[in-house]
Amino acid sequence: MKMSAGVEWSLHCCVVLSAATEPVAAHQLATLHDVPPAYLAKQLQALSRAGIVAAAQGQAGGYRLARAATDVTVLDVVRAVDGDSPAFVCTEIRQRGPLAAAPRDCTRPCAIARTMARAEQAWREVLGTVTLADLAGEVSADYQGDVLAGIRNWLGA
Amino acid sequence: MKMSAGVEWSLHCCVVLSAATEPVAAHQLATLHDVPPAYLAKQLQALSRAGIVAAAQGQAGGYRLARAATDVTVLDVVRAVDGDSPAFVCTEIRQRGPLAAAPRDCTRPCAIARTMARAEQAWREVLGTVTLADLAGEVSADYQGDVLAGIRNWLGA
DNA sequence: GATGTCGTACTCGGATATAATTTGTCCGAGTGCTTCGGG
DNA sequence: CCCGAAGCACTCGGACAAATTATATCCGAGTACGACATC
Repeated sequence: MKMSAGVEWSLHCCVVLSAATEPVAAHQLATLHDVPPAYLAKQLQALSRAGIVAAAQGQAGGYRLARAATDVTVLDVVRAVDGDSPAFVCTEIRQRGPLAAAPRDCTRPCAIARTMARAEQAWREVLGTVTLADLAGEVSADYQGDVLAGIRNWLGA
Repeated sequence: MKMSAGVEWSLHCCVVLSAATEPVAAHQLATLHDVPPAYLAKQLQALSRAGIVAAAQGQAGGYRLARAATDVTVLDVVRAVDGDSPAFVCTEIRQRGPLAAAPRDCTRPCAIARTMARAEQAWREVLGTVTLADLAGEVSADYQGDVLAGIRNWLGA
């Protein structure tokens, strides 16, 4: 039950991209966050495939948000990077062993799977209500100076 | 973001134990569920360490619930088997790189970590409100015959 | 016949290999800017 | 001076290793029951 570390990196990158005005190259994001450039590139590719960020090639290319920061939720990023398969996978134990239940009696998921699904649903609902814009707003409120302006300035240099 | 398969086995075993009247040996639980006996033993040991089940050695020994089925939540079992460390671990990226935040400005978790913590809290609250007794009740309601009685009968034989 | 003792078979517990997933890295394909030559 | 094309440097994208974690297994320590010899 461990989430990929790339999720954290991706979310930070998305916040940075929401503040940027021009495309940002992957190696810039890696330097800014002090993480392995090649591995971060892998995560960004996943974000690109999911349609969260758009990639521009060539000189002065890089990544930018494909949608408005208010239209991308944290859940979108998590699913893109970490995969959208549920954490708990029911292997239908009830249909195995000497007291196996008949398949026709198993139209609904078992009680355990239902409980897990409810829990994951609650988890997703929280993440689905937080957008990148919300995160950026919280980051701005957390510190004294204008952090986002500082990032924009650093990206330009 | 994948939960250990042992969690599912452990929960099924706990439901069985809540229906049993005498200690149940690990190999019986493994046979009943058709899972590798040695690996299931590992999970049961974790449950024992967590104080969820009590082990009795010697002939006619085995495992039984250490507490009442109404006093053990699904969250307890998940934490015992899968570990109680949170899925998302903040590596404090904000304190790294050229624009690192000063440690004295980082008294609170960052916005991303806060969001993830809220989501995991919601997840835990759902699992914390479901007890083994609730699961057993749902299982009984799901099927026609008295499944728990059938399990008791099979365990006795 | 009652009782103490020994043996045995069964139990759990932790230390130990194997497989899968995550993490980390590299090089090739593609594209836009720059520069150089010609008109 | 303006225009065109070629070169080039920079970008992303997918294919390829290493480390960590989950999975699976084995054997040893401990205990309750049962049998047996003795009193």
